[in-house]
Amino acid sequence: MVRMTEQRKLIYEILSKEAWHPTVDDIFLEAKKSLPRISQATVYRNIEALIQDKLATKIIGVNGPARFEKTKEPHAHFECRMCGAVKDVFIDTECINSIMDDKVLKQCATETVVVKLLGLCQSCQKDKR
Amino acid sequence: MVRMTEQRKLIYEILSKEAWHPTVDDIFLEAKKSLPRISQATVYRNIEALIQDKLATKIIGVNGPARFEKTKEPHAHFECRMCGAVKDVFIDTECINSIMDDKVLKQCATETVVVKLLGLCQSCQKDKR
DNA sequence: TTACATGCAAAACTTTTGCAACTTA
DNA sequence: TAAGTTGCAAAAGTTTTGCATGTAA
Repeated sequence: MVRMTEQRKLIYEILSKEAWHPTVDDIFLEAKKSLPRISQATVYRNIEALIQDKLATKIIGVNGPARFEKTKEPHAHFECRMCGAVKDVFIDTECINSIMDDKVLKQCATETVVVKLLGLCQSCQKDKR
Repeated sequence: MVRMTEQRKLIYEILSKEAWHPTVDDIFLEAKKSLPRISQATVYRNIEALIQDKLATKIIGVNGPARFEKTKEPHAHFECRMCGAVKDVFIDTECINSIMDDKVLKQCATETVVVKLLGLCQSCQKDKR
């Protein structure tokens, strides 16, 4: 049976903050403020458990450590190829539906469609000049 | 000035094989057959150089080490959530174009749209039973 | 009470880097 | 010859795991 520990509750709360796509280390550092003795391993294990329960989602990325978010309605992610920052982008769901309807796809047992946008964020565009 | 070394040529050839999305280790083991003294570091460095030249592309994935492929026309990838196998999927490019046309996206400086499909490959579907 | 969860430390896995020797142009 | 490249080994970065202890149900 799955237990609701202090740690699990806290990690889920941290994950639930809007507009942030933390790494395990981000969550760990944030969690330490409330539970100073928490360990990285606990964060890894709880994130894994939350993903199994579909409460959390791993955001696939090009570089660096994995990022996570609270599971919510389907959306895309913009990732900056310089600094790695991630931003939610709510594209027309019609796009995703039309991909799912694709004949070729129906042959595979596709469960999820991930749409990812890569480019330079505004801050990195400035730095480049 | 960039040099065409034996190693770089070989790595590009290995990458060019159709329908395979090798990891650095896959490429390393394959390359060793021709150049037994080649090192993993050389593979990493050449893959990086090929990516800079847009001859190779890194395939973003959920788990495990990075996978790569020769750069070709835009397409999507199916990834098995059990075994990690990757398969090319040529979806209607209209989908990708319509995503690129999205108003929200034009605000970000989106350079690339990545479409990724997740599910269970046929082999893993069988194993599950 | 007991099965699951935690903290710690070690290990495993993936990628990057410093440097002396080597090779391409 | 000179600058880019290699192989090796060490280091850095990320994730997983074993185990004794702690704790929720």
